[in-house]
Amino acid sequence: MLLVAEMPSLGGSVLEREGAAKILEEIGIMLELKGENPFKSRAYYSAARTVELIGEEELERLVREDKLKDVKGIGSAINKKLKELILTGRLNYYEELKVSIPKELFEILKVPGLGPRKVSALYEMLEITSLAELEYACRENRLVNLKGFGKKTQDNILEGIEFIRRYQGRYFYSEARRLAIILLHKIKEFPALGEVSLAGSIRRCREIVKDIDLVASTDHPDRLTRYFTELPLVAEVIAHGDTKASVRLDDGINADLRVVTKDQFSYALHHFTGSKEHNTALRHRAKNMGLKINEYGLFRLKDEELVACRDETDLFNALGLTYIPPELRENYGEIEAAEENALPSLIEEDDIRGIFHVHTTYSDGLNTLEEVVRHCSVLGYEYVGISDHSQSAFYAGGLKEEDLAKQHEEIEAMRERYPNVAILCGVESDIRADGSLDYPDAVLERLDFVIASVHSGLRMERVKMNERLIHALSHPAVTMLGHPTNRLLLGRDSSLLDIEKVFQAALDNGVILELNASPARLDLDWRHLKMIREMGLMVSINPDAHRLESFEDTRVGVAIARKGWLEKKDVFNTRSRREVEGHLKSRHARAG
DNA sequence: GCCGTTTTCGGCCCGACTGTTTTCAGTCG
Repeated sequence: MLLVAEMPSLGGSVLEREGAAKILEEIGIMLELKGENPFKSRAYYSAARTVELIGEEELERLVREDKLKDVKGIGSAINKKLKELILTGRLNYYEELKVSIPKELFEILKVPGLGPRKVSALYEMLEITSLAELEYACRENRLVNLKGFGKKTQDNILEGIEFIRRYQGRYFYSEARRLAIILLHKIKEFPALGEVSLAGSIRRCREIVKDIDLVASTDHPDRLTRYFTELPLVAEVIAHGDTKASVRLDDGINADLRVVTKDQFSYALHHFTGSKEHNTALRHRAKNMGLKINEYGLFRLKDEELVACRDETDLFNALGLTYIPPELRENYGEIEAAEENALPSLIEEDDIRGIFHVHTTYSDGLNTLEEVVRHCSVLGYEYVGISDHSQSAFYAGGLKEEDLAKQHEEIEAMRERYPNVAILCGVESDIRADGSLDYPDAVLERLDFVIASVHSGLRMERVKMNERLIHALSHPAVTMLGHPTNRLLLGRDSSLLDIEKVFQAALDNGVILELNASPARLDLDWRHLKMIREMGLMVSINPDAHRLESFEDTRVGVAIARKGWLEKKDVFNTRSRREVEGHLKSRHARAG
């Protein structure tokens, strides 16, 4: 059970910070979450309203004169608690309740349609304690078969979470990019437009972004900024000048448009793509070369003469560099590499030839095996690796041995009907707390591949987690390590582990590392990919798809792979069907 | 936990609505 840590002291008593009414209200909520007698929590709500009505000053007076107990709605118990609160500034009962309930549950209560009973049920049955965990559970269809829940509730919760996120100010890359592209297309409809491009963190494929940056060129900047601020999807204009406008979109995200002249475009695009660290390093370099760079151009220091650049390639070349793709512009060594013409030749979306890590209705996927296979066939994939959950993932309808056997049979039959797609029979096996896998060896060895993943006991201490993962990686049947750190973006930190040791164990055992492309995971982190590449490890970009639409997430995975300097050769599922089948067979020979 | 007595414990506001369930539970206002 999760316990909330001691609240950090913000100075002053809990009373000064929150007010008596707020505290009573919170007690009411916590009692409901704990499943107490509903009339008891109602008594606290009612007392909270009463206290709100009489006001803090009057409340203090009544307490000092011991007349509070005469107020209707305040009986002996609440009277006693308010006395303690007013006279000492704190309330033991409240502090104790708070410690027994994860504070994130209050966040979940903000989801429209979720009250204390349902939140409590989610906590009891699925151990959900945060919005991010709730969202993930919905995406994996965990709520569909939960008593009192269903598909519709799950969809509504997802909508509700999105609603809350809108106002939190940080967005998943995939969602922000989707909105940015809509905006981009709208701007392209401006009649006197020169050029326009995404810029900023979205262009750099950061996994989390705060806003949308766009750069455009035109001879009529004032008209373009006005056009931009008057677009129908703009909810609010934050700033509006002749060359720059900031707006908030209906979806809550902010968007900045910077407008320059046509001959300034390439410089501005580079400048507003960033990162700040990349730009700083580049300005430094320019200065050493007797040049100056800013959003308006590249100039010779001695006479302020412009160095003409038609595009970003010209700009980099003028600085003695090869073109640096936007994803790499983080001052992570890209400038040094570009100087030596040693930048990687980054993987492209079209390099992906097949997909691993797909769930079906056998466990918690939304689509049947046949729907998945047909979809892959339509997409032109050469192979698809089916991997439903294993038996101890009971929350996800994990497969018992006999279910696995049945699925194997169905796959055999389907292979005849879909000869153009290699249907690989696998499983996503839970890594148990001791590092063992979830089926007997004989069962695992019959499969074409095994993804080993941690799904529970995420907060294990570091040394144990290292041992757990390293032990799992040493199992000869393991083909891939699924979502290696278990982080959820905007919601859950990585498990504690020594990532280099885990990578080394994967290398020693010939295990492929998954780059889980689910937008909330993007696990592995791009910051680790460079190390992985240098170690000579192989990565597989897996959508972890629970529905057909999620196959699209593979693109996000490719974006992150690019950001992590990966080339086609570093990624397992860029290989042909024959190569992949060959690899899996050779693993098999080793296992058997 | 409060109230109001039937002075010691039983009742506590409720209707619309949704979604799940098939007669009801939970949320919202």
